Amino acid sequence: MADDFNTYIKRNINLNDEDIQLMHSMALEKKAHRREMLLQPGDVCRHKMFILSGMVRLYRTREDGSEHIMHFATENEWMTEPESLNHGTPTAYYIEALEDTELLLWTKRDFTQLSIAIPQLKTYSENIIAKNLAMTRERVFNTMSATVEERYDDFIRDYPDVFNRIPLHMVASYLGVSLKTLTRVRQAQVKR
Amino acid sequence: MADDFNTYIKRNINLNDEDIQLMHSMALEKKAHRREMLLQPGDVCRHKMFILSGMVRLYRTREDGSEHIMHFATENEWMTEPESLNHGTPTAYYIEALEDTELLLWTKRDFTQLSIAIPQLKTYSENIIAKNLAMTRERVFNTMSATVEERYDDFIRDYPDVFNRIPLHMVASYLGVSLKTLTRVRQAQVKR
DNA sequence: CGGTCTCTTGACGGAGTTCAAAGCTAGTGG
DNA sequence: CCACTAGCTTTGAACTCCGTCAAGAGACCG
Repeated sequence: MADDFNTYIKRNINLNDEDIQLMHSMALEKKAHRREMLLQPGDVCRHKMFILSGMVRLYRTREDGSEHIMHFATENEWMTEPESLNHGTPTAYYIEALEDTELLLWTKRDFTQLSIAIPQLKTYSENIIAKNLAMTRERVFNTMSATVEERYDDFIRDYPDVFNRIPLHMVASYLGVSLKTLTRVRQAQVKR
Repeated sequence: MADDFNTYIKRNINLNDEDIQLMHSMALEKKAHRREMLLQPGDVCRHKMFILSGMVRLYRTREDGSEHIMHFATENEWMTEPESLNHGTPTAYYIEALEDTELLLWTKRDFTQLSIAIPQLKTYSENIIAKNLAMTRERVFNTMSATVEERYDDFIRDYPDVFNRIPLHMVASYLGVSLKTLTRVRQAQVKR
């Protein structure tokens, strides 16, 4: 498990064993069971999280209770709510474990410390956020310009591993359509 | 004009006059006329841009020619296409001046140099991207859960200055609806 | 003063939503 | 290990909102 983190880091940033060791030593290990909430509206997000195993989702709700999923993250991916983390302000989001999940956590403070010792880390974390921004913009663009069917196909193509591990109503929630509509698209495809 | 930048920087990051001077000295000044393209699909984005005066938009098109606006930026705001800038890959976006616009430009390389001399800059630029991500997520959420009318009202409330400087068809493009629908919403409000 | 840009309007059709019901599956506790 | 329940998925009917197409009027610029 700790080895997964080593492997991951080596593939993505050029760090020596000593630096990795340092990073790991500053992290808090956490196990979250399926359905456990890691963040809720009103909380302040205190950590950057790295997922060793399992899966989490980032979502928001409306007053009527409807859920709208912003992001999924699985093994070897990062998750946080940067707005709340950076400013220490209450978040509007939930982060929920969708499976039993193992995580490494760093507080903002510890991560800043690490970034001083390991300067590449700063650039790396900026790149992660930039990638998230690019993804989210891509998503806005798709939502505005593509049909539900295209977006559904794209989702399966781009995130097959996520798709196979979540119920359809979450796919619908991510795509921004009703479950009914998603079923309709699926049925139309079966008949072809 | 150069003073605007000084004022802006002092309000937003804690830099001394010397650092500001340094930043400014590394920048390239540019004037873009209305409708000038600062970035086009296939280009590699080479700069972080700071807007001294005027206004730009970031948008994408589909094969059918339809335009979908991701972002507007006005005086004292930053604009770039981080995905292309960071990786040196061709962009899918346009950046266009909507008015005659004065800009300061830094190449990735120069900005990195600056960040070494002025460490706060790194954190600051990460915060800007994080803010953009938060905005874009907010927008995904709104698109999925709010009515066109609510989104229109939100837009006017949140970006009155942008709203007053662009034609309605761009508002529609930003909101992800047809001009027809936007007009319909506006008429319904007039009659109230 | 001609042309481009901007905004509105009407008719029509299609895609997505809500509400409601029901079958199927998988996990859990006794 | 079986029975039961909760969660997942599909389906149908009725309706509503939004998009496309097409036309026209007003405003602004050169």
